[in-house]
Order: sequence, then structure tokens, then C-alpha cells
Amino acid sequence: MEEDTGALPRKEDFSRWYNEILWRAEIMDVRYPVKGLYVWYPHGFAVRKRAYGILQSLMDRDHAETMFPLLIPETEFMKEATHIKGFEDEVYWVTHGGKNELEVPLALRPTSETAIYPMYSLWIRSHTDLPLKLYQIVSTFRYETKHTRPLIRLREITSFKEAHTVHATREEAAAQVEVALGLYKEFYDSLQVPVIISRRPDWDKFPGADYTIAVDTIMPDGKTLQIGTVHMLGDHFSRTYDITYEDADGEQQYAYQTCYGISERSIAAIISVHGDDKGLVLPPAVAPTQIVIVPIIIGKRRDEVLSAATALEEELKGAGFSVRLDRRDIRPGAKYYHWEMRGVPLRIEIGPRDIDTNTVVAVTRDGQKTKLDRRGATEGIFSVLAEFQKRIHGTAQQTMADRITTARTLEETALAVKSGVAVIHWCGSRECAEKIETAVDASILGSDIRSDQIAVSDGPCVVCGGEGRSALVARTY
RNA sequence: GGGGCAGUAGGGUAGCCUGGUCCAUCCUAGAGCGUUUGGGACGCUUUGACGGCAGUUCGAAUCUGCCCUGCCCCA
Repeated sequence: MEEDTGALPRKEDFSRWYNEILWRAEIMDVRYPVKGLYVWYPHGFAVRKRAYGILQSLMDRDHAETMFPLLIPETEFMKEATHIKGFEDEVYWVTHGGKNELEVPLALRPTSETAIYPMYSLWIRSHTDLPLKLYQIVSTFRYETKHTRPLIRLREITSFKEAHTVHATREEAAAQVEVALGLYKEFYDSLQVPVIISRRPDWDKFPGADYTIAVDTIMPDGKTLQIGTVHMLGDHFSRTYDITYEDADGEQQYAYQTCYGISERSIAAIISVHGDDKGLVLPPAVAPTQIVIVPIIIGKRRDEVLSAATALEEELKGAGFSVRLDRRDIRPGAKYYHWEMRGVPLRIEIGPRDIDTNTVVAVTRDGQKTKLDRRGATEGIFSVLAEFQKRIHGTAQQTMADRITTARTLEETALAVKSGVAVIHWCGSRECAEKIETAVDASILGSDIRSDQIAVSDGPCVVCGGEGRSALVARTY
């Protein structure tokens, strides 16, 4: 189950690096015998658990958690025409119960609108029932025909956090879209994952939405990864599913809705954005082990070193850190490699020399070595970890900035998307978008860009020369 | 959607064309014992596989068909 030794492929060879790090760092096992379904190793799941703990605490501020069924009757699923069209080719159907064919086939949810909204129709009677803000974390299923990839393109999305809100007015719903984007920004900030927010082109929005605003990050190979979406549903679904409320004047009104989601792609982003040639680099907030203590055991002073290490372990646990003392009977170097692969943010070495000088050696995952006074070790570690967190944030920001290029022509765009994201001026028309996409072999990601790394401006469309605004072009996952 | 390559023990490979002494082999893998220990220690012993189903055959890792899974390239 573990493979500690031998070099990881270089991160520049991202595809191979990604495939290998997943199992070497014990995130996912891809050997499950069904295409597109993968197994979480306990270590990977522990990372997921911490990341989703953060996400849940953000959601719990102003949403209630819930759980709807996995199976959706065909009769409900088929009600919203646009929505069905977007998903019909990728729905798994349950058609039999034992040997009997079901009268009404049941869909495995590809997303839960059609499961949740019929119930919303029953629950919502009056304006006093609004706003309603619920979320759930569930598995969803999509029969992907393209190449599946662990954590990125799955047939079972095992960690879909989806929120569904209902509001009295369009304005309120639109405001909720902004609140959701704020939460997602905060979530990725806490993971030190830089993101770009933009509005998807009309033809690329969620099936059944008025508009979709997406959160993307840039992967090491320059392709973008969509790691969150927020949809303004308007009253499309409320008209279909009859979600109405009685307003203060006693009139029946259709409600306005939003939905927004984040999946385990967020974990793929953590791995890909921070990882290096030695393995994972985990932000302290999601690291299952934040500190590993490696005792440097020399024959005669074995017991002395171990008891000093144990005392430190207890002290750090008491301070709230997740700590592991590695007592295995192997050489220290082997332990360093082991924990570096798994992304442990801080390693503490304690040996006879440290005991004699009353110090410990602290080494962060990005290689900064600090000698700490043993007495103030806990405070020292707090600040060393805080600095580490700042550094990986800065590095990630810088890496992303380096992959964003402003392009004025199609030629410049084509060049820019080879290594990252191009920022162009685009008039917004579908015709020009298609010309751009064909010419540069990439997609229009979105417009109405929000990013502290991109200055938005007006300018002539790169195709037609007409009035345009900043838009993103990229190769996407 | 189209095309290509591949699947042999935990990992990496050979064998396949030309069916049979094949008890295959290597490892930074697992188990055990001993000596070691400030950046991947060493010795000895040992464990363990031919992706699945069918077919051809006296005999299949090897030939045939179908399926499953993975990776890469193109739309």
C-alpha cells in the first residue's frame, strides 16, 4: 500500500506526476475495477475530511444541512426540458428491482435539482418561509464518455457539496449568488489556492440557469480546472416545479432560486497547486498530520531521545496540533522522504545534540530550517507554520500570475494558451467566440472577470474589432 | 466521437511472433532474524503473478473472439 522510495516524475510532466502522486501519497487508489470510480485511501480521505470541514463551517453560517434521496423518478427528472437536455446523455438509470422491470425508471442523480425542488414546492407556502438555504454533501453520478481522471472527471462524484436556495425576489437571489462566491473565495483562500472568478458564456452555463459564475484555478500544465460554480436559476425551476409563495399582499408569486456546488476537484486543486517534485505539500489547515517528530536515535542515548520526543509530542498535542512521533526502526532520512511525500507541513528533529543544547530543529515542507529553543517550542512552531502558510500562498499566487498573459491578437492568444490563460478583448458574440476557439485550440472560459491578478478593461474584439471587454481563454479540464 | 499503445506478484520487467523443463527475473515491495542509525543502510531466509470469460489444443502467459481496465494523441 505504500511506496516511499524512488523519484516521483517531475512536476513539469504533470500528467504522470499527478497519476503517481495520487497513490504514492496515498490519496486515491485507481485500481477499482470500474471505469471512473476510484477508492479514497484513508490518508486522502483525511485530507478530504479536513477540507470539507472548513467548507461545512462556512456553509453552516447561514445554511442548513440536509440529505435528499439518490434516486429520482423519471417523471420528475423529465419535467425541466433545458435541464434534461444538459444531462440526458450522462444519466445512469435504475430500470430493475430484482428481476422485475420498474414501472417508472429511477435516475441516479447527476445533480439534485429535480430531487429537491418537488419537495421545495411542498415546503414553501409563504414569504415567511423564505429565504430557504439548504445544502448537502453527497455522491452524484454521471456517465462520462470522455477520459475519466481521479478527482477530476469521475463517474461517481463522491464529494459533491451542493447548495440550493430559494428567495422571494430576483434581486435577493442575485445577491445570494454574490454571497456564495464570497464563501467559495474564502474557502479557497483558507486552502491557499488562488482562483479566478468569471461568468461563463451563455452556451456554457448550467442547463436551466439564467447565468453561471465559475471559480477556476490554473493547473501546472496551464489548463484551467473549474473548482466551483454558482448558478442563478431565476424562476425557471420554480415555474416547472411550482415553487410559489404567498406574498405579504396575499398574492401567489413564483420564487427565485440559486444553486452552487463544489466537488472533490477542490482536493485535486490542493494537490496540484501546492505539490512539488518530492510529493504533496499540504496547507496546515487540511494536513491530517501537521507536525511529524523524527527522533534521531543514536545507540546509547536511544531512551533519552525517545522520552524527549514523547514529551514534545504531548506538549504539541496539548497546544492543539495534529502530531505524529515516528518511532519506526528505520533511518531518519527514510522517514523524511516518507512524510515529505505525504505533504506534512512541518518536521521536527530531536536528537542527542539538540538535547544537549536544549533546542529542536524545525523544517517546513518547503525546506526552511529553523533551530528553536526547546522552552518556547510551541510558540516558535506557531509562527513557523504561519510563515509557511504565507509562503505557499505567495508561491501559488506568483505561479498563477506567471500563467496569465494579456493577448492582443489571435496569434498571441494561441501562444498564451499553450502555457496558461490568455486575457483578451472579446465582443461577446458566439460567432467570434467560435473563431477564437478554432484558431487557438482553447475555449472561452468566461467574462466579467474578477481576480486581483487581472486588470479588466474595454478594447476592440480580437476577431471583429468591435467593442469588447476582457475575457479569459484557456485550455480546460 | 475517432485513433493508437498496453495489462505477468505490492512496484518494475522478460517470456508471446515460433504453444510444451517456466521452478522466470529485478526491486527502493511484504514477512522474519541479525547487525545498523543527523537525508533513501546491509546480510541471510522467505512470500507472491500471467486482467476476465469463452474457444482452439493432448497441452495456452503465448493462438482466436468478445469483454473489462488503464495511459497517450486527435476532434
